Amino acid sequence: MKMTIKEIAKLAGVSQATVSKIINNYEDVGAKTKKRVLEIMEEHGYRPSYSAQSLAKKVTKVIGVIYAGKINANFNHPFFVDVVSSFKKTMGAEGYDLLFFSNEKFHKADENYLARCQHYNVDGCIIIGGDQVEPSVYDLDKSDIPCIGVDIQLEGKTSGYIMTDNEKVSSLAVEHFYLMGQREIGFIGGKENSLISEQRLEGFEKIMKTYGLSVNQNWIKFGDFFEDSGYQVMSEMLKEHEIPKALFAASDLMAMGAIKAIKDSGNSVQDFSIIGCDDITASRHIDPPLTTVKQDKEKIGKMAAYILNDLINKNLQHTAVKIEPELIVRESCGAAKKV
Amino acid sequence: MKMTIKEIAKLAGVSQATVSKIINNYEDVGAKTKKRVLEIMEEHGYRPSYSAQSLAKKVTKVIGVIYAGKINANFNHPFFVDVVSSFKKTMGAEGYDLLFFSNEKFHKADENYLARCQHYNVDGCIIIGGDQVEPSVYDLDKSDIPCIGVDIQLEGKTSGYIMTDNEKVSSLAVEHFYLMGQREIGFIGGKENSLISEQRLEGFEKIMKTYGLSVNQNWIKFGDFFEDSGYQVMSEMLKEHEIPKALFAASDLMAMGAIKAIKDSGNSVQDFSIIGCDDITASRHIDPPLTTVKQDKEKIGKMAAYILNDLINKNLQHTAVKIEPELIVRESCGAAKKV
DNA sequence: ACTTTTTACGAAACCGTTTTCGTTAATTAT
DNA sequence: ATAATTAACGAAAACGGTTTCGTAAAAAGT
Repeated sequence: MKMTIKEIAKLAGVSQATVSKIINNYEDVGAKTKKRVLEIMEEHGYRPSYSAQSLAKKVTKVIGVIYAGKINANFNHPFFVDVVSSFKKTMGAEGYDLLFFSNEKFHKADENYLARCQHYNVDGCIIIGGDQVEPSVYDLDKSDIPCIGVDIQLEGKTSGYIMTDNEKVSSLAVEHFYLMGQREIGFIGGKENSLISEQRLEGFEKIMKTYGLSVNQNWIKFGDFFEDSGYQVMSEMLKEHEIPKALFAASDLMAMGAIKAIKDSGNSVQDFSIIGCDDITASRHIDPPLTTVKQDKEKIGKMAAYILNDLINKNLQHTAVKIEPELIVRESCGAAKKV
Repeated sequence: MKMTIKEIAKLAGVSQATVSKIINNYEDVGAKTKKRVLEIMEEHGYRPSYSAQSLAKKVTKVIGVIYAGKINANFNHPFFVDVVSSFKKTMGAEGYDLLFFSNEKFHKADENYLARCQHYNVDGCIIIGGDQVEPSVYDLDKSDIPCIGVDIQLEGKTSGYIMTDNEKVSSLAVEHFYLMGQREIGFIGGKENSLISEQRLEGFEKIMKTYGLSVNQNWIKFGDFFEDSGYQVMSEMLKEHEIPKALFAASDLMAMGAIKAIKDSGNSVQDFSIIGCDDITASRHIDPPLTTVKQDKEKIGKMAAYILNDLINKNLQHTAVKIEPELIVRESCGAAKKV
């Protein structure tokens, strides 16, 4: 049933070479021969074997997708889902399919990403950052396989990375608080050791200083970007003596958790100002609609694809790009409104 | 830099065959030789080429992932994201990686899924159903490649499918309405030609009859499972003479859209009873928290993986399994509450 | 000490393509 | 009519592995 190039060749009365040339659009094959062979291929539903092709050529037209770190273990964080969706669309248009590496440890304990990429001989890969990034990711970075990092700083010669301007993210949030009259501002970060969390914290402290606001260390807490952690952290804060009236959470999910904690504690969410980050679709629908600092997920995915493409085609050396965030004002800064 | 088996063999002073046997855990190789070769492999970071391996063996350890139809074009519908996430986890534990086919048309217009699967020689594939499923999907179904369908009815000898019991879904919703005193019940389906939408409508009409309720055809509308369509459809309904007081939407996203439409129209959402379907994470956080019929996404993904595995290992013939839905009561049936 | 069995290994064919380079036949130039 | 060019095709060596089968040496049996 499964035809090989050899059989097609025999059927058509030509050599393998000729069939192969037809497949690959070589010039030196006659029009009638080409037509005849194509018909035979069509008739038998022949498709060249990918394995054989990528063994012979050195190109696979496959991009490896790596979710590094714990956050992404399930690759279902809304932010990254949208980024990868956009990435996939753009790469798809270039003829690439995406290979998602399962991060379950199986087989050998020493299995690492570089090995997997070499094994599959992917043309390039995208690495989605997170907290607790496995060190083996950096072996990949150092290799000659083109890599594009999202929210992770890659430094290899054939790598690049892209992320939102995270200091700006915090600036936008704090600025808004300030203009709304808030002065007692807290911060909920993601995992303490994650890059973007650090950058946002740094930006936070910097902008607070700029506005002459003092940062209360008791109001700086860390979650893990997911909702439960926001709930967790906020619940604790609510038990303290001093409670911040305004809160910037490093993800919408955590902001949502915090809001829930406020409600559950019997407080009125109206008395608080909350700003989230990401602008996931849900944030528009929650109660109250969440004011948030939007990351342009669509653009990040698309740019990641463009850069990776250039990296693969050697049109580009190591590049880092930052994407502008944008403040989306909704209704979760109610306390300020009342002022 | 990139080592081949031949070079390893030379370095170790053995034949290729021996090295290959070591890689594949053959019995007939001496202990010291094995040790020596393994060390050399380790030292040079050697990894067998995937292409060469899967050309020689006939197995790829890769599963194709196909998002059929329009709904999933961006593979970012929260329901399917969670299903696939769970699927990935389970398959990953079995040593499979996932290949996501880009659904952008590129290259040849006649490119179809079967061709892609044959091309990559995947061990099996998962097909995520939707509306407007491309006919080429059924060629794949008919082939001898093991397929598991989610929300799509596959009939091939080496296929199976899994979905929530959709008639039960509607029953749960209508039952709840009934118990809450609602009698004027409307239905918002997904795309009219999608399987699950049809099944839910069928279940809806059946259960309405059971309860002796008449279904008003003006209250049966169709969207596309996404939020905007829910908004759209609800807005129109609100302009009509008769307006249903209770509404079952075939997806949480559409329910959210409908709620927004109600609010925007100046009506009080308290005057309506809304039930959604899926139980995506956002539904817990919206205003009001959405009562919904939950699909067990985790279980569906896991079962899909199990079935596919059995299909691949020929431990199973064609199978269809239905998963029980569950009603999650929250606060979006407020009108009933007031009764 | 001699046969039989077992152990450890290698030669070589094969998996299904691509690609280089050479060759012949047809075409064009002179 | 002859030489030079071009067009169309094929032989065969790669690509990097796996696997069958044969064989020499070592171990075991007698």
